[in-house]
Amino acid sequence: MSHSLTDLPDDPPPAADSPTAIAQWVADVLRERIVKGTYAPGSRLVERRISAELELSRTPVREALKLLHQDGLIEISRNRGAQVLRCTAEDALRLFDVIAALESLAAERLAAVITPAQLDDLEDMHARMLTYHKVGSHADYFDTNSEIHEFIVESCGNPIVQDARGRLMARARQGRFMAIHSPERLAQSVQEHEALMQALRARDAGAAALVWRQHLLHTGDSLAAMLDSD
Amino acid sequence: MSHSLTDLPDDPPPAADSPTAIAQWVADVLRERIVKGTYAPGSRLVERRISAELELSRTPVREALKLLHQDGLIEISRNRGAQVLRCTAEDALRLFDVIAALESLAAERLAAVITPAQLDDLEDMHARMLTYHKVGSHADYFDTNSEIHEFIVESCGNPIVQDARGRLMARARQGRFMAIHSPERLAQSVQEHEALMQALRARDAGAAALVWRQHLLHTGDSLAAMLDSD
DNA sequence: TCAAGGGATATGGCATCCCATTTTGCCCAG
DNA sequence: CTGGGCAAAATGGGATGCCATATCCCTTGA
Repeated sequence: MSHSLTDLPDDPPPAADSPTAIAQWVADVLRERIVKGTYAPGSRLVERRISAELELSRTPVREALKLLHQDGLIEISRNRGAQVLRCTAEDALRLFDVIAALESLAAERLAAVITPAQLDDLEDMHARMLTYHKVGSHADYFDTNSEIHEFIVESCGNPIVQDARGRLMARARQGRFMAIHSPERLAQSVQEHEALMQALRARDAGAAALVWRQHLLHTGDSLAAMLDSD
Repeated sequence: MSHSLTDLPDDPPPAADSPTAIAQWVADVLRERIVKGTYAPGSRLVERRISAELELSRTPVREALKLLHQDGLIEISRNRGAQVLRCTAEDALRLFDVIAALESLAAERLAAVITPAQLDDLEDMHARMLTYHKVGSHADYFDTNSEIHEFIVESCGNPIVQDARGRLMARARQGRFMAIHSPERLAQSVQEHEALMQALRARDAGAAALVWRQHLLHTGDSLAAMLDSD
């Protein structure tokens, strides 16, 4: 087992102030561990073991596992426990084919309704991202990058897009942090972000949709290539 | 209460041959009732009541309610039970904005890889649909229509599209069967189906994507108008 | 008559027990 | 040494009990 009882829940048990909060919290803990690789793909998540470690009963753990299953992160088989699914290169391509469609829709809709304030926020994030890129501060670059993507999906006016995209991204994040691409891909990515900003400034919904879809398809290709090279 | 113990589960309890089958079955029963309107929007689904009626314990019912919640069909609040959410016109627009993006993607991908056999299947369904339309057999028309949409999403080569689309459609179906549109809309819809067939015959992915997206956006508009007129 | 307070009831969340099935490991026969 | 079979342990699923809290109704006082 890869973690002792000492690195326990990090957070204290989150006092059940809201309904189903415990199961949600358990799901978050497990999701984090899956994403960070603490639970390797293929490893088995046993209800009784987790409930003992987190010092609660099996019921919320069961619910959490069900949640993770619906998110596509694990497979649950009877008497064999939950197993972390591996995200293959092919999975990444399929995932980003859909994510591209969703985020493209978000960009398209946002371009049509974007407010000056929202544009300012985006300009700010965009500028920060460019700086981090120049400086070579990868972690900050990726954070800001994610921030921009999240912002677009949040601001597009359709929460359903955000919800669907969130679930898909959880699966994609599994394993690597979608980190470090090649310098060329990085440069291309920055360029695509710049193109989106131009489309948004011009309120050109069609262009925004096109640019952003290509950006995400490229991201998918890049991630798939990375997963393949393992 | 709108149903007695005599119109029980319709199906016999589904023998737990596969794992989690019971919860899944309960979810199916409840979903059907929500879609058919047996449970009106706003009505409360009480764990204990349902478990008593279906003659099983609260556990699978509870899981089923969680599933329905993740599908966006119900809201669960502590001590207030699960309540069926109402699908408003605005919801329909948002839903179909996303569904349009997904099915458009499916059509685009399918056009690129469609086999002669698949095209034959589609031609067959399409012809049947046209016949039903001419004859005015609405139920058959809608069935075949759904069949075509399902087929496209299934055959596009990306199961993630199918999954995401399925969840969204469950919410859209809530209430009316998405039934009866105006004659003009019906004619337009048929025309759009015909346009898709042409694009698929030509293996023109771009045209297929465009046509199909418009078709679904129109469907969303139509449904929203219907919901609004209530 | 109406409003406010209190208690009974309803309800979902968590813990725990039991069961069916699968997995695992061991022992013995060949 | 190997393979098969059997028993014990492991494991998830379902059932049930208890608890905290929200809801609802009835009572009571102004």
